[in-house]
Amino acid sequence: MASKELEVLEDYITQNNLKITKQRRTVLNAFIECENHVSAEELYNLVIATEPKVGLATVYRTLSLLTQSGLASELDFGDGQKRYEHKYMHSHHDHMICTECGKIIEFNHPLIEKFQEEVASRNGFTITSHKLDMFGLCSECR
Amino acid sequence: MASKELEVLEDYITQNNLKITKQRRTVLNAFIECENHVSAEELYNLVIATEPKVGLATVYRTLSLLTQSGLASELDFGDGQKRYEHKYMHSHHDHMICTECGKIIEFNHPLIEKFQEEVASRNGFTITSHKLDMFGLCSECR
DNA sequence: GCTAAATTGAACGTGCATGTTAATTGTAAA
DNA sequence: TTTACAATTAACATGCACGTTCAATTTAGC
Repeated sequence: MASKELEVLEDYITQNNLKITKQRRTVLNAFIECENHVSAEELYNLVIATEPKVGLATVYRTLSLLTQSGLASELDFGDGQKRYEHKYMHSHHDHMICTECGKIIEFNHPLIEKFQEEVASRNGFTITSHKLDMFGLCSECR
Repeated sequence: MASKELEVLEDYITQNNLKITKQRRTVLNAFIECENHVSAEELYNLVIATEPKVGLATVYRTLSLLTQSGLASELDFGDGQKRYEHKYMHSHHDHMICTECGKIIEFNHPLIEKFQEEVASRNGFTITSHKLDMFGLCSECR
């Protein structure tokens, strides 16, 4: 249930100074929900089923974003249209960001994840993604 | 009602050779009265309900002032607009954001904080601040 | 009250994303 | 090779959140 894909997309987006928008989220969700080997046309039809005002070009642009961020890979079966499939799920990680030198350390702590789930369920909340950033000084800048 | 926040603001203002104005007071009051995570646009609507002639730019400017003086902190949940929450006399907490209705639940889990420190020190990292946002569905939107 | 300096609202500017439309590409049929 | 047509992308104008500019107004300190 936990879609780590959103985290990966947001990581890529923020890392490139882009913006997270409703449309991009919608396209991502549609992409996640449908099985592999989707064409842009098909994905577009799925998207406008829930968000009728999304343009076809935006679907193409977002698919390109997904490919760049490593979430999707382009396939060409030679039938005249590109198809897209899910890439193997990225392992989730959080960040330590050194405010002095900008160094980023990735980490993952199972217990932190576990207690996140705990506090969420205690509030009747279902987590689909999360983001944990810690700011401070790395060993070299201390 | 002389709130402590007003004192803090006026302290900051006089200390920086700025000036106390009716608009700034109005924005501050509107901010104090709404106890949730408010966007500039929302705050603007609250302000013009009592003072119709206040401009949107002034709200932006005052929000920036509030942030600098330590009364508010900026939040970015990646939905394309900044949000602001009270900081003065409020202890640290993290957020659960419902991606469906926008509801925000604040929480704090001591063990999560503890394990953050643990993983940091294991990497020779000194934490000065951190941010944990969990996205998903609240109990009503599930 | 007077004056210098800060602040204001309105208009405009910025930077990015978007939807529409038109142009370009690729490919299969003629 | 040319034609026809669908898939893809480029071009453009617009939308949006946020910030800046500037003449006019308001403030603090004398």
